[in-house]
Amino acid sequence: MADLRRKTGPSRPLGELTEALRRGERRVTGPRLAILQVLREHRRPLSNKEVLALLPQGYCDLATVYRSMHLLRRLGLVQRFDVGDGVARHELRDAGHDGHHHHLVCRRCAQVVAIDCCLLEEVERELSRHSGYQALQHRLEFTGICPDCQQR
Amino acid sequence: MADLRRKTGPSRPLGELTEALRRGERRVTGPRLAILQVLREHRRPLSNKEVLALLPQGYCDLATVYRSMHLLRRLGLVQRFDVGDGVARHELRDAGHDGHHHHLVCRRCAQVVAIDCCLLEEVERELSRHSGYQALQHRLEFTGICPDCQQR
DNA sequence: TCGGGAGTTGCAAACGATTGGCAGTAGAAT
DNA sequence: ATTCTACTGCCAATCGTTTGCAACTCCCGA
Repeated sequence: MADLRRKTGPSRPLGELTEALRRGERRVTGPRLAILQVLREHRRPLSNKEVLALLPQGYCDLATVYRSMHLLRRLGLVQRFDVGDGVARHELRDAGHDGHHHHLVCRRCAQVVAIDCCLLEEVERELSRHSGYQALQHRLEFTGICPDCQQR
Repeated sequence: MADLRRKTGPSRPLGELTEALRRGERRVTGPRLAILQVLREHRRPLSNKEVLALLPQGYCDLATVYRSMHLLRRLGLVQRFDVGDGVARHELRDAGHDGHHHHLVCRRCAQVVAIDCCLLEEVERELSRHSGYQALQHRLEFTGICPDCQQR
């Protein structure tokens, strides 16, 4: 099996991100740029509250973070993840990569390891053939106890 | 690849379920029995609201369904599923089977197909070796458009 | 069969994440 | 600079889920 750990690719330049906004007939605003900047600096799944906390003090409203994240997802700039705790998280997609990947999350400290390769494309094809379902997608997240936490 | 579709196994007899309750030093009450009965009759992931609606009119409180479902999960009688819409669903586990399986859900009508075999045990072993994480678990759900919905 | 105490329940209020309304603000095209 | 809208802040509403508390009931022992 290939190495499962993921080498994080280059972050898209901000210009390319704002370009995507314009293409979608959306405006490039202060809050959106700031949120993109936070996502560029922290390449791991962030909740909207975390994003807000990482922005300059009182910079924008939580509702704006939610709305921006919806937009960024529609434009394909971020990917959403659910770990099952009822909180949605988002991560910036890599340039030149469809961004699809999975995570291994520590159940104690929430440390995250990204998993590069997706092993389920073949499975999806088979599943589609057997079930008749089309346009298959999947969500897959692993949890475990990370090395640090094992020693406590 | 083996047939991915799942042949639903025999449902545990109610007696075995109440036995599990007693073993856990928990009481066999009316609401709990009724909830188990609903889960036995509908072998697919049900939200707590759906369970409540399937109970006799005004039979018990939604809070009781939530509390019972927590208990049943702790006792290992039900498995929890997340499709990503922010609503937890539960399904009764089969007898003599650890109950671990996945689903293929239609994004339009929410029809569910259960997938019997789990293909990720080998992946988990490799992942554990590479990452150092232990006690790995995973959550995996597929979505797609079911044959009926494709024709509309 | 009859208490009695611990586990359960119903009800309502509390909670946390997310969404919606609305009036004021600010991109960006002209 | 003007103007048209998209966007934002503020706040209330919504939704799934949890919790506090008093009343209730299951179940064991007498």
